[in-house]
Amino acid sequence: MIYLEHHSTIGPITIAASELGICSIRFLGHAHFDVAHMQTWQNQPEHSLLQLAARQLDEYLAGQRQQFDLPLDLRGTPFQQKVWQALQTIPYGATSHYGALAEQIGNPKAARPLGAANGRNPISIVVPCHRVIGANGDLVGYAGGLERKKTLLALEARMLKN
Amino acid sequence: MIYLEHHSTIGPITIAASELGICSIRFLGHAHFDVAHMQTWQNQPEHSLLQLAARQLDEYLAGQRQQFDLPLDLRGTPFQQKVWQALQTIPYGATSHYGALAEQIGNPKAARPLGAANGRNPISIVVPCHRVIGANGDLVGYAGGLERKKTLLALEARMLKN
DNA sequence: ATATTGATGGCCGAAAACGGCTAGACGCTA
DNA sequence: TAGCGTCTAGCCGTTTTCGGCCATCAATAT
Repeated sequence: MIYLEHHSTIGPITIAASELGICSIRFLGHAHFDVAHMQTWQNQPEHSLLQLAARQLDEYLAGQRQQFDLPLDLRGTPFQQKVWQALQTIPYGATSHYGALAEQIGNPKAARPLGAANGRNPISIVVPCHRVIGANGDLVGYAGGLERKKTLLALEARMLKN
Repeated sequence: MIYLEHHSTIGPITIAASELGICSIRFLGHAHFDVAHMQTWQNQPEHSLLQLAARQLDEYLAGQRQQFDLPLDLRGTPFQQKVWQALQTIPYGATSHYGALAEQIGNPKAARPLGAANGRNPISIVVPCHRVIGANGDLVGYAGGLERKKTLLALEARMLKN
């Protein structure tokens, strides 16, 4: 596992990858992430895939990119896999809510577990867990901090309008 | 679910059954058994199967019976089912230990979970969980109280000797 | 040397606890 | 009435906790 630290406009981001693709994109102080795990990782700021990811993130944050083109290596339980797949079907600038997604993946009553899986999404932004909000419109939660969730949604809304 | 209270030589015993067979044989104050569950049961002291079970228990306690002939309705997880089946292969007067049984059912490293399943055995005496002791010879535990476990093992040993 | 004790770490099913939820019921305000 | 908080009760994957264990090692006691 290799990684790099990237200083973005919304703060430091750690990007990590395996041979198969990007495994992790997380903010500083990201919830559910134990920094100790990084002990075994290797810092490779020159690695091309990592740099590519960083570049695409910058473009996204600048409003100049609406979808990503990166190999992903998503690791999780079968349920989590389903959830993360479903997340990737929400279009740029759109939102969905927990119950709706739960229904979409065939577990209509699992809105709450889905929230949990959402929180464990290892690849922020690229897998757009920020596009899921409460049934009543509340932002509810974000592993990278609600403030960032709000920022991302505002960015996408603003870009769509133009 | 029907039941009866039986006063045996080793204290009060509750015997319960479904249409399929005996479901439960437990002592007073039996561990892992919430008396509240009995609220929905019906007391039928005249029921023939329950009386038959009580009679066989008395014979066993008098040293005049070495195996039981009763329909059983064992309810539990797949793992527990396996364990309870295995218990019934331990002969009268013999003992085994947790690790050995675990190996016997194909989960060699599950000695501890097996102990737990053992403790949840719903049909005391008939399903002879009392014949399982620690690898070092300690009695370790018994949902009906260690004292009774000792009594039962002593009884069986005594009868075998004659 | 040979038994006992006690502490330790690893084992793995079951049961309990924990949420990035939600619909419904209620009381409240404008 | 519509709208907006609060509260409640269900929901169900995941995570955590918990043992009726056991082999090992070290420290004592025969």
